[in-house]
Amino acid sequence: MAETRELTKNQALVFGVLSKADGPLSAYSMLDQLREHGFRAPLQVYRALEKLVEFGLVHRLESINSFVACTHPHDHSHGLIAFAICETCGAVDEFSDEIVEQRLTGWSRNNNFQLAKTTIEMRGVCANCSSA
Amino acid sequence: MAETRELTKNQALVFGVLSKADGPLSAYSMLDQLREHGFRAPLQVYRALEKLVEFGLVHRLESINSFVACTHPHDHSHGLIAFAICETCGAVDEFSDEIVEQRLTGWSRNNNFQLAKTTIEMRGVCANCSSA
DNA sequence: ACCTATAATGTAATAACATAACGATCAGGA
DNA sequence: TCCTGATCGTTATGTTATTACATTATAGGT
Ligand SMILES: [Zn+2]
Ligand SMILES: [Zn+2]
Ligand SMILES: [Zn+2]
Ligand SMILES: [Zn+2]
Repeated sequence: MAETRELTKNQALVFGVLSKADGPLSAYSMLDQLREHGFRAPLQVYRALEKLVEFGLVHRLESINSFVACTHPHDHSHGLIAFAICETCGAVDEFSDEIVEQRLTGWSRNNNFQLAKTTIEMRGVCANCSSA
Repeated sequence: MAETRELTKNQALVFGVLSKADGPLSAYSMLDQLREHGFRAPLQVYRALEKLVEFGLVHRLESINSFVACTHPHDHSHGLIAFAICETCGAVDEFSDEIVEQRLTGWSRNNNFQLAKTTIEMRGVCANCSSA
């Protein structure tokens, strides 16, 4: 389906920065990169990010207060996603696991917990970094 | 084996506030509660929290920048823990799931990812709040 | 074209969360 | 006692995120 969406100027600028980056970025580092394009205030970044996250183009990494471009750009319909974040180089690996999702939704059902959003973030050292 | 540990004065004060609370607290709200006991600066809270987390008595909830007393006070040896956080009342339910842990450690092994720490946080509405 | 409603933007100020740096103090072991 | 490592107090600063309010662009209906 991969419905193409028209991004606004600010959204496109923020998404561009995030897409060119080789890892997650903080909102303020994006702001710094975008000052030459006229950005003046954090809100310009945060507002764009809010929409991009809503569109599924960007993910927020709660454990490191940063944002990363989705690595599955042609399938924005993903359900539960897990992230593996390298603490050495910053690389982020994004994956889904059906079993994990089943276990967590199962727990929620059993406990009458109305699940809205799940965060799974693993931190460690990636293959590249640990082989070096 | 629940080894008893001697907490310092500041650690005991912070742990006391967190234990009496019925949900997670931010470091700054703990600071406010502890001003009458002589606390003056955020670091006094953050330093105590750092140790309490290390001891396994307190958990940090990354997705809401808060801290919560462990609900399994007699077993600080837990491996992977998942949290269900009610966005209405703030209640936190802490649980472990062996299968989820196996899937995530399995992924890490398959991808040569040296896993150091995993965060699993579910946000939604708890049974109490959704029945009310 | 005109009106209107919604979404997006600009800007300043502030709130909320967290750490750096430095020196003082305390506790236990050689 | 002397040394060492952990804890503590304090100030300042760094980092992340939101509130508030005014303005401008966009899309539809008449
Ligand atoms: Zn994605
Ligand atoms: Zn790496
Ligand atoms: Zn626990
Ligand atoms: Zn609740």
